[in-house]
Amino acid sequence: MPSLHSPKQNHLLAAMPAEEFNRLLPHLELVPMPIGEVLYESGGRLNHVYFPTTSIVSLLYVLENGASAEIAIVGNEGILGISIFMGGETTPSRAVVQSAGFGYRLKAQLLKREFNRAGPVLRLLLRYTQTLITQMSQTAVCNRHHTVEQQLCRWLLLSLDRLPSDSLNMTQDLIANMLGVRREGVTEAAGNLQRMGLIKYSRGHIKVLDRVGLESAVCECYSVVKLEFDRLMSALPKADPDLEAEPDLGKVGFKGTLISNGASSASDSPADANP
Amino acid sequence: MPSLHSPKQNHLLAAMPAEEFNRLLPHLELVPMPIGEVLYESGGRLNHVYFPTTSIVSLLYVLENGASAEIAIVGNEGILGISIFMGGETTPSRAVVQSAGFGYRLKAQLLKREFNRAGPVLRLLLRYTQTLITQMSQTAVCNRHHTVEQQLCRWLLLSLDRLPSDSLNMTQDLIANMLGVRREGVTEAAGNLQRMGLIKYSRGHIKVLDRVGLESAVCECYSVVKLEFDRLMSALPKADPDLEAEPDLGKVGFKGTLISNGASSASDSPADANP
DNA sequence: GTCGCTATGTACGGTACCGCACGGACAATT
DNA sequence: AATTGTCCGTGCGGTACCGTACATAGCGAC
Repeated sequence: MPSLHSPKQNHLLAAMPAEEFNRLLPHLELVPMPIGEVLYESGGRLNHVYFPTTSIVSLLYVLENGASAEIAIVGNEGILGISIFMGGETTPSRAVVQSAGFGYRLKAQLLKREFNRAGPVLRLLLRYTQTLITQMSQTAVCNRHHTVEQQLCRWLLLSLDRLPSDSLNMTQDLIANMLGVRREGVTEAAGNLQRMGLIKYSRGHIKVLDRVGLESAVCECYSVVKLEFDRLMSALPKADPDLEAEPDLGKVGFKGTLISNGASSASDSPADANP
Repeated sequence: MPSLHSPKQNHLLAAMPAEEFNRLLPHLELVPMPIGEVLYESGGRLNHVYFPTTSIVSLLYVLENGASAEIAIVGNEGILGISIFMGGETTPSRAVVQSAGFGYRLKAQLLKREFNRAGPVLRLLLRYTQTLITQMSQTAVCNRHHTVEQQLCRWLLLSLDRLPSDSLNMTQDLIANMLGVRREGVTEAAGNLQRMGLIKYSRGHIKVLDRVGLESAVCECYSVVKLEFDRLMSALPKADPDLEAEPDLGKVGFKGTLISNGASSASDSPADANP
């Protein structure tokens, strides 16, 4: 073991083919990511992309009047700063560290060079970006149709999947900002979950007691995001005939073990479309 | 004039460098897109990408219980089927024609070949994808914080920007599905707008009478999406030093003329929240 | 015409969430 | 021990939207 920290703790970095990984390795810089740190501001220029290892970062969209909502959660499965390789340089979103930890960063310019090669690194990143799009879209629907309690469950599970332990440090006030609701709404929802014995919390410290219970209280949005992530980021079944041999991406997975089918309904498939 | 229809009516196609455009041209197939047609189903495999010219398509996320919400609108400024080049093959969203018209389609395989070249076509498409991400994210926040009436204005303006005329055919019931609210809610909101003299409608036909008035009734989400689109899709200021000379993308614009700054003052916004 | 269908209007109770206010519980500081 | 600040609980009126039900109005088919 070389050290306590390793870039391979980030699943995207770990999934890169050895050659590409080694090319990037000397430029990866380990940085601490304290809670509340703003990786980038809405519209601000990005100088680095970040690969979290032990931290979690929220993508927030902030309205003019200060109201906000989290539209995606990124942890050690992902990357921050996709607009670097998407071509836009900036985005209207704000990235805030939600759970303190570490991560590796890379100068934006180096990633653009990878973009230009259009090799497996880009393909991996674009594929990840699609999982992010799924997360954003599902968040939009969830905001429209589901209760605060359901959304709190979703948020807890998504955060938990990106952490090594079963507890997280987060005040209800901050969670309210993430979900775009009142703090009192979170108090009530969290109180319910605690009364049900699913979680335990006090003064900014939340511990999950019954993960299975949480998964049965959450809305479908959680499993849709999770399953779509797994589908996209698992080893590709076969090389596309049009592309040169696809490098086996290995498996880029969450920690979480989704109970086989959260809600025991007839149509197991999360995306069942009625004809 | 060669014909009534031209691929250049789609702004993305029009923005491609001549060489790339000519390579794709023989494979572009003009197709009618009748209202209600499902371009692809959630999770279904995509065989083509679509470039709308005179039609508008909605990206819908559908929940298990049938409830749905539109997370993006795509018209002649865009493309449908981004998961083809993002690498995922499918998405959990459904694409439905919202306003009848025409479009060009292209076999998925051909676009993947472009992906592999990683040339200006891919860069253009990825940049467009980022505008789509903005639209999705803003929709998520809008769903959380703004009233049905504001969202209806947003929806009308976004749709209008993609149509040649100032009227559209759409029942309140369908709009309700898009916004993810009850039909009655749309009836009430639309009634208000009509009473204000902003629109006129009857039996599925909506005519916008006062576009400026609409823009002062809409939430900020509309202009955020629009301005970000303009920023990303206008001619690139300068070639990135790291890339070979960037092809001038021309201008890929909406039709709409956004009043210089929709809300006259900062705190004009009707959605007030505490700081 | 009149029948039937679709689109729109209206009404009414229920509820989830909001904005606000205040009180108590805990932790760190002095 | 007292103070201060943060975090959480609770109550109360207000409102935007929901679910349901039913009434009207346009419009085509026959």
